[in-house]
Amino acid sequence: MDLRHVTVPKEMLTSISENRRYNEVIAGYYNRLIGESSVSQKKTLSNNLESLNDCNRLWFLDQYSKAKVKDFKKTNLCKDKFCSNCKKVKQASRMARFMPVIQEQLKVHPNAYQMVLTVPNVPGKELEKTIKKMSKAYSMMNQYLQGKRKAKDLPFDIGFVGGIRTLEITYKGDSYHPHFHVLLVLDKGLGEKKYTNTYSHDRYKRRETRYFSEMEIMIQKLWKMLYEGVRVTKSNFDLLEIGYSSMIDQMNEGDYLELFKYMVKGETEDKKFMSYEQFKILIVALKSVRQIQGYGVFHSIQDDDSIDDMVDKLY
DNA sequence: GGTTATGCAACCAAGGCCTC
DNA sequence: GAGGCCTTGGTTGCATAACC
Repeated sequence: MDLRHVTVPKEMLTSISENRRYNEVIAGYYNRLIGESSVSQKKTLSNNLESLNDCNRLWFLDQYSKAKVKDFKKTNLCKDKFCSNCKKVKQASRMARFMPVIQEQLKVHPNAYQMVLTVPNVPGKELEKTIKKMSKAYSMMNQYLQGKRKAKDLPFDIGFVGGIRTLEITYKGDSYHPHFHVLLVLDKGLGEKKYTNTYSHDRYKRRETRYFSEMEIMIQKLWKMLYEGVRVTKSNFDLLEIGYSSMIDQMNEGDYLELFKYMVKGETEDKKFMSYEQFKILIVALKSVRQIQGYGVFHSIQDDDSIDDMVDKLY
């Protein structure tokens, strides 16, 4: 698969005034939260607010009056996880960093899959705990997929070469849906999709719209067991009728944008703007949470914040 | 009692956060 | 923005609990 042309569309970065309006609402939320916070939190939040307010406001230009040319040098970015400007620039930056490595690997290991791991929706007060549980469970799962941890009579050998895990949270009202998107590069295919289960049906449960491979069904169960802290043994595995909704599909070009996109959108699943209550839940639950993590051959690819190069190219 | 799975600590690196 | 500190998370190996 030639991925050289897979980039973030320039249009995504151009709606600056729209981003500013969005950020004004977020700034209002920060202001309100500062008023409700302790003295120690106030300072941090105030710094965040100041950076957010200045984001993309200063443009550094070289001006050549005679030639009537203004040469863009750089802009200032706040890197706040809720900032509309920075979310998009960071997405572009991550793609620039990871895509060349992914492409190199795909030349040798052509099996690229996108795995989505979900857990049941949780109320806001449980989101922080849920994200921690998911991280711990994925850490364990990764050991099984890499063959570093084994469960007797349960072959999870998928020919793992490398993976990139990203966290995304969608939400509606007080219902939060954290899930992982994982790029898997494997040495072998995952077999025919010929099985059905509860997750195969369409939303009206009239017909089966999705088939699963044997490995997907095994992953669904493994994921549920690890998340719920059930001992991973063949007998427990067999007792489990169904796991959590998870799927592994061939990675298509368009899926890379999805993989590298931001942790939270500014709007809810029913297309409403993030409320103050939702903002409060998310800012607490996502504090110091890693959005992206590489494994195997993708381990140690730095997701640094030196995004100026990307900004230079795109502006 | 032997085997297998898990928990945990130690170490290290990545990434978030804070200060200047 | 740079640099340093702090927190989180991956890895490894060993002790122990659980299982058969």
